[in-house]
Amino acid sequence: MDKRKFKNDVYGELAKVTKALANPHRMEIIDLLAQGPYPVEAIASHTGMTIANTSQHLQSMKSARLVQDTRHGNFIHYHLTSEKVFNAWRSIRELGIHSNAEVERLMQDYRRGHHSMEPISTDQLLKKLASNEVVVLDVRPEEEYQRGHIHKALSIPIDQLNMRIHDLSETKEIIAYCRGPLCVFADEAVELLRGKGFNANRMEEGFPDWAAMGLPVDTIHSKI
Amino acid sequence: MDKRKFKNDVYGELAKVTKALANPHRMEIIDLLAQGPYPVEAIASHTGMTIANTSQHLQSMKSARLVQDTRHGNFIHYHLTSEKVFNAWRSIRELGIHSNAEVERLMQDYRRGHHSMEPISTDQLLKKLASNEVVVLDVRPEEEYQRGHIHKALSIPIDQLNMRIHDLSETKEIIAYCRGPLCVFADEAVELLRGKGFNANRMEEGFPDWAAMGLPVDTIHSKI
DNA sequence: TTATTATTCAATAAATCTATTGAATACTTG
DNA sequence: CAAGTATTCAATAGATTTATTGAATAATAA
Repeated sequence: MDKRKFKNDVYGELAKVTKALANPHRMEIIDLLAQGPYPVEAIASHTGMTIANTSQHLQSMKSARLVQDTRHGNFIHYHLTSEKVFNAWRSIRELGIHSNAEVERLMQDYRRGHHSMEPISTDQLLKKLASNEVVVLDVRPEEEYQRGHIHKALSIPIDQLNMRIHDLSETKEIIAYCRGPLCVFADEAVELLRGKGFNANRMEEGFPDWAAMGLPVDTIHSKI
Repeated sequence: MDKRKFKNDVYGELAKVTKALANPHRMEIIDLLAQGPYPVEAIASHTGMTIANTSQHLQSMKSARLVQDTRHGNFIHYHLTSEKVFNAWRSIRELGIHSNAEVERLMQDYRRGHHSMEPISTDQLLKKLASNEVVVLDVRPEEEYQRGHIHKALSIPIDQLNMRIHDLSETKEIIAYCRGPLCVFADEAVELLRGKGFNANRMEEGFPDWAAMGLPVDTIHSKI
């Protein structure tokens, strides 16, 4: 009866892949790499980890084939191995966000402290886009906007928003988006904009979700 | 900057959920519970674990809200909390089966030892069903068939197949299916049937996948 | 070549996970 | 109520995971 051995082996391998995903830091890394490739130092500073610790986590994800690396001169850039990795992370995130009371509470509490508005969905944004009465605002770093953004979106990275606020229409509704539902750039943008009297809200999902759903995307050829 | 705390908390909670999934035994339990509720003893005997160990794993899945329990007299039946749990497991399984070389090798090796045929997909079965030249064979336990099965499928549990083999047409193609791609009942059925000269193959996915895709399903009202 | 930069490795300690054992609990039946 | 059954709990030891530290690599620049 090597049926038992077969099952132990296969479920064992699948558990290894899942364990490589099952860590708060590594999940945050996946959310970042869903925007495109980044070198170790950038990943470390974004997640608030030390370089050595980040490297160690990247190594464990690499040996589980969740990520791959390519060298560019001195830098080693990491990227997700396939869109299947992002899809798996997405469905886990979905499970957590929409059926785990603790996660729901954390997210609502955080938003209540900032702008206390229900975010809109990709579907809702798609409808608003057709009406032309809305400005879609990408508040991620410029580099990520260039690699790909929602069709017709305007780019103002969150740390330039206060300076460049007069680029924005005061009459149209503004929908900000960023890296994903756990990214707070869009929340910060909404808080700032509403404080100045704009009619602003955030989209719940991020750019990678929009792209994964096959919705319209624009790209600016980047130097990297 | 409680932005960092927010992220640590949310990713931390999501990691807990994922860790509750990231174990070979617990994955096998999810595959079983995707067929419907089962008491602890049945889960233990199916997975070859001790009762105490099974109970401990079920408790950890329960506290991560992957499963829930309901008491029926002396027995406590466990079931998946929502179809989101199955979907998350499915997309991880997908990632493993289709982009992990080791898992691919294990599955091919196992099948080569049995019937050495590429399984057919749900799509392919759907097309064949229309032609009426195919018999769909459910080889799971009777109880699971009664809770729900592929439209028009015939039920012969794998351990009765040798006895009841004359119920089957020798001219039509026979497509066997079972609990999922990691379940071997259908492989055993194909091996037995081909040994007796039948034209048989297995469907890659299992009943829960078929149902999750919204494909046609029949149910027999069960006593439970 | 040497110095510099980005990343990885190795060693360690604390924390967590797992299987096993046997005792404890909770419900049902007589 | 007592006896029986199904499940959980508690304690333990071995294995695995994690963050930290400082040293080691590998490519580039001077």
